Amino acid sequence: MFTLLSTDPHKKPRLVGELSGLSHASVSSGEFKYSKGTEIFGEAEPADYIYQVIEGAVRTHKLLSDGRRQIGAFHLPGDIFGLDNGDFHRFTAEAIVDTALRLVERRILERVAKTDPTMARRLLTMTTANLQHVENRILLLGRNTARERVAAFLIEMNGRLTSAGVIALPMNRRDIADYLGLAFETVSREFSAFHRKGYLRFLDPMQRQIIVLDAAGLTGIAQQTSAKLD
Amino acid sequence: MFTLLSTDPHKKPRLVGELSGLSHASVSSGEFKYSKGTEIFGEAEPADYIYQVIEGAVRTHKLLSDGRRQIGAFHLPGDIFGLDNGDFHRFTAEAIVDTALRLVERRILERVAKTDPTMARRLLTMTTANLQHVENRILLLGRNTARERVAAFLIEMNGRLTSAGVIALPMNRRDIADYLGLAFETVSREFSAFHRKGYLRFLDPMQRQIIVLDAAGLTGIAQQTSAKLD
DNA sequence: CGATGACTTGAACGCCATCAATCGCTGTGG
DNA sequence: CCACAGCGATTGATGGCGTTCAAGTCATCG
Repeated sequence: MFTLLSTDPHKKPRLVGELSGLSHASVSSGEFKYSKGTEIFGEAEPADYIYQVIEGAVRTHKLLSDGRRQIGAFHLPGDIFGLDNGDFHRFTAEAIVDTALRLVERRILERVAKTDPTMARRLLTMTTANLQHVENRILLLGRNTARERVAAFLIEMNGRLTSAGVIALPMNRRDIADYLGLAFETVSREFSAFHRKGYLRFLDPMQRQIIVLDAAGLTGIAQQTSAKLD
Repeated sequence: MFTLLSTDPHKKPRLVGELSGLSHASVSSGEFKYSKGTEIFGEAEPADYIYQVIEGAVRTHKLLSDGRRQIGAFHLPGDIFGLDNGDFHRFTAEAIVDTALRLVERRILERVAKTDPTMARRLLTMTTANLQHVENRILLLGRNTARERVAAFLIEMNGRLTSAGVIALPMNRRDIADYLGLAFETVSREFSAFHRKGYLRFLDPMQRQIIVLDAAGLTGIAQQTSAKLD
């Protein structure tokens, strides 16, 4: 559902170190903390590092000149991002909450990949997984209704960040809206509608802790293509 | 703007053969013709070949169960597609007009890439170029108005298939609409509006031969991110 | 405890989709 | 050769989905 390693499709890599697991070279890496709201890198900045989320959550986005924002992806613990290949980032990345990241120098990966086909294949696999996710979002943004988008979002998050059956959303309604191409009020209304229908239960007053009571119901609403979602 | 080789960023590869240009293995390939409207491959079918357009035009799409369609890309002479990596295609591909394609077996490319880092890098570069294009479309589909989308489409096509200053669109209004996430009537209305404003001239009654009279005007409308379009 | 931010809910507007009619071109068969 | 069917495109009329504007609640924090 957005797992970035597909040599091992059911498990996220636990460490960037696994990236180079099969190579002989060791890949230097360091861990850094970013507090809530801080920028990790900006659009069009040189892409010197790639990142893995240790703890917390990251959003990437593009802006239009008048302030309209499109969020490209949410990155959760285990996810690798910033592999924008090409020498410049194509999104701005920010910490949604206090976040710990592991950084790896990109030029080192590239140097390894230059001689090690296995590493090269891993980079390709990760890029391909990204591409696949983004292609599905094209269909979502181009052709799905607001209700379908929100249902798809809940299903995605149910698969990605559930623990003990509870989705604990790190992002606010505006982030979700900008991810789905909607107004935040619309996201709120659809959440309420799903709640009224009995598909969801909210655990906290701010309604970010969510239990999906009827995943099948949501899946039915989130019209999808014949091919599988991930 | 969607050129698939970026070791040589300003030129499309003229032949798939160039794909293996730096490898020692020769890559077998064959040329095939597809008449207007025929399917080249279907979504979720095994991806046994990759393709290069010799002549004509190809569209790829996904469908929702109720018939809503999203076109993923248009492929024009020189473009390589079907590099869906992953063993199955994620879109259906069809010939828009009578089309000639060159085919290359994917497993051969993969075998070469397994030992040849240069080939591996080329595959990665092509995939990355795809990713970049798709990421820009996410912003377009998520946050741009109908007018902005149509302007962006015209600019894209002006860059990709102009000859002698004339855009000769191979696709109909419905294809354009399904590419931009709009109704075809909306596309038609925006074309008319740009014509009325003096941005466009139409050369034929079906209005598929178009001259862009004011590219700057269109660019101004097609709100874009701070980073460059391609 | 007042201020700020996140979220929900209501009301009204507007962009774009939908429905519908018309026109011109293309191709086919009598 | 022409009539006619069918497709592609434009244009008009209408309506609806989602945005925008606005108010109000609740939680958090200085």
